[in-house]
Amino acid sequence: MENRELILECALELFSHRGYDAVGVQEIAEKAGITKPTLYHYFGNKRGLLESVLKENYLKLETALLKAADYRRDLPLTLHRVVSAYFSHAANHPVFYRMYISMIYSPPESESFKAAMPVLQRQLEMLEQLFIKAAGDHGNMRGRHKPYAVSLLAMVNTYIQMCYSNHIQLNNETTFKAIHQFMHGIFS
Amino acid sequence: MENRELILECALELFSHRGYDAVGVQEIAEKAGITKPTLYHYFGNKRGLLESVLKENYLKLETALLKAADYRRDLPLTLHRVVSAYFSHAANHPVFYRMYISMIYSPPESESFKAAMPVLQRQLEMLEQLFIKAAGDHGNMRGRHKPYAVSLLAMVNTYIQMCYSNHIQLNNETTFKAIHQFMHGIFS
DNA sequence: TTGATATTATACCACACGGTATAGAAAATA
DNA sequence: TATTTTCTATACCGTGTGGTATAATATCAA
Repeated sequence: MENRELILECALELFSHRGYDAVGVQEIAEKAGITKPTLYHYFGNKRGLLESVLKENYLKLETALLKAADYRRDLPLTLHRVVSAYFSHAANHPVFYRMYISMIYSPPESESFKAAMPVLQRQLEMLEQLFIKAAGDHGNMRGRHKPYAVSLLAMVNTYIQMCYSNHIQLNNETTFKAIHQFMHGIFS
Repeated sequence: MENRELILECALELFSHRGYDAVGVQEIAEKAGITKPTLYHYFGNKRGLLESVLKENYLKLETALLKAADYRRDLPLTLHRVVSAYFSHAANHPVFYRMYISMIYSPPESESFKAAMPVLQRQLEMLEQLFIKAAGDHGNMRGRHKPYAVSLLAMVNTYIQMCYSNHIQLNNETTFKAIHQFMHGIFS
């Protein structure tokens, strides 16, 4: 139980800094202080390790998102909670979120992208559900849930990326600004 | 002269679809119908090949950008030309631009990111120059050239990425909308 | 204690990796 | 024609890759 977590943690760090393809299984094992068979015992193969690293770290974010996306007929409030959930997770788990971002922007045939695809999809579906519910109160949004979900997610990741490049800070003011910008993009 | 271009073209395609680390020199040589020593004769090593692919494809974009960024005291017009230059290049050279995007979002210690960094920097400097000039006519922009350049570029790449995912189209209407959104973000 | 199961290390496999020494052609120069 | 330079192929190198067969050890239930 201890070694498994250790391997996950070391793999995350290495994948995040240098990328999945550039890191060998050997190196992960060495950094974790174990040997390859131990790693293969827990994760089957390298791809399985990547998927476990991604999924088990994403779960924490997803539970926060599900809580935040609870729609109570106040869209700006809900969006604020959702975006805040993203920003605080990105701020508290930068190593993970950097890896995730690099994965979803990877080439379409790469292992990284294929592994990240389902995670991305789950977020989109969740956001779509939110916008479908919101369309009940805002008729002019009806039928647009897909582009809304896509562009909200794109905006969130853009802001996070800019934060990681030290160009902005993910404080409350930024959150409001982002949502304002998003809403303005919708209703125009 | 023929083999060199052929290698560049094949490498671009493979890097764009599967990523730099996942593609071997052997495979590039096979696809180009030549052998490894030929490749190493022209590019020295794998990293040199990547840099050549990136730089020689970027040059076409840069000349278009330099022409577009010529500021004649009409910021909206200049921005429209710049964004249009980006969008049309992304539309006409999707294989290249996909590779470029995946590179700038790669992990910071990866070869891909390190190779893309200078190209990204050149674009930022060019855009900063534009905003510095524009600040002569729009006093309230003064001193903000850096965040403006960063966020314009981020927005452009976000739109391009959404186009590649078939969520939007990069037509004239989208261009105006993007600029409108950017200007609104600035003056608020 | 016994037996089964889960976990770990040693040692190894075939293979692909990036890269090169050597030398043969081809082309240009003298 | 002789010579030099550019370009290309054969064949190879050491190393590291993802992955595994085997067996020892630890854990735990009966």
